[in-house]
Amino acid sequence: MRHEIAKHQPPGRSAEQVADRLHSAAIHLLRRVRKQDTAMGEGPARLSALSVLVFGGPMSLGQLAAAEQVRPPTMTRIVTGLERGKLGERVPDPGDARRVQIRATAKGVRLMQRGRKARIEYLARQLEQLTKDELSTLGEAVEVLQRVLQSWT
Amino acid sequence: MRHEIAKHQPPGRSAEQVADRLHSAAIHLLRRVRKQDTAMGEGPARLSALSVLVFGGPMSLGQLAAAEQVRPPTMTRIVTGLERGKLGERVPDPGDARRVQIRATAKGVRLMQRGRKARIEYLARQLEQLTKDELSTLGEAVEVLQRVLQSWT
DNA sequence: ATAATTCGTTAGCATAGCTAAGTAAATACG
DNA sequence: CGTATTTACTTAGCTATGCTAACGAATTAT
Repeated sequence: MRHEIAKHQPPGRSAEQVADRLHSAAIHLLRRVRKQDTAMGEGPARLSALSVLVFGGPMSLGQLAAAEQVRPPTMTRIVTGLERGKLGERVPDPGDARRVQIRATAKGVRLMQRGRKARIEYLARQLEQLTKDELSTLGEAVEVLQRVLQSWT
Repeated sequence: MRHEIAKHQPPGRSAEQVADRLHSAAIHLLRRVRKQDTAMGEGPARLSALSVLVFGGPMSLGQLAAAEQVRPPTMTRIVTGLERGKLGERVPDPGDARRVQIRATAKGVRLMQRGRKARIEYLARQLEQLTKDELSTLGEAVEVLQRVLQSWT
């Protein structure tokens, strides 16, 4: 990760500097949060997919892959893992026999909520060190980020 | 990742909401940036470690593992990968034969800079869609994040 | 009816994370 | 001084995630 590079300029506000630091911060943030994830017995990819299913409702494997920005074979394995843990299940699509609908089981919903709770609380505990203003800044920034991620190609 | 949950409340500014969205955004951000990484023939773990070496100077394998928040066996393999690609090298520690100093090669430095450039420019290109204010918000937020990550346990 | 496309899976590869167990060197202690 | 402990890294082996290529089955288009 690291940074440096340009100590000239006031703070670092060019798109490149922000990009660099954002990248670094994202990697380190996730490395830490991942420990919470794996402490629950499921990896981040499964929890993320499960989360999509729980909040977005059942969908085809392909849609889920697209939502998670991974290739279909990768999602096939993630779903297989979810099934093995009884967290999700494949159900045949009535209208199109090529498709497979994926949905979260009740157990999956519970685990996701618990996992989310652990993960989020862990992160939130760290964020509570911040002042109201800092948190507010972070909140706005995340919204900005979400928009960028949505419009992304 | 998803969100929802609390549509009550103004935007989402509680520590928990920010934490949740931040987590989601970080995952999706990195999934995209990773494509740039792998387009260079090296995975993100190697590039990240290489970056630490380039900007932080040579250090022992253990220190590198600590800096990257991974276990020593994991770092052993990352370093082995770097050596295979002639991007880094192990040199014996003069004072303590148990230790191994790791350093970036000239090729490693060049690749890291090029990779960083690609990665950052890719991200920066997306951020350039933003208004000056939004970018500024993001910049401040990243600084806040960096502080949180530093003081993290 | 046949051809082309779409959807998911299988097979096979690479990266990256972990724990447990082993080796070698340095340090502590009696 | 010699043994015992601790420290640093490696090896072995497992799991999880990512990919592309190639395939089978179902749907859609010609």
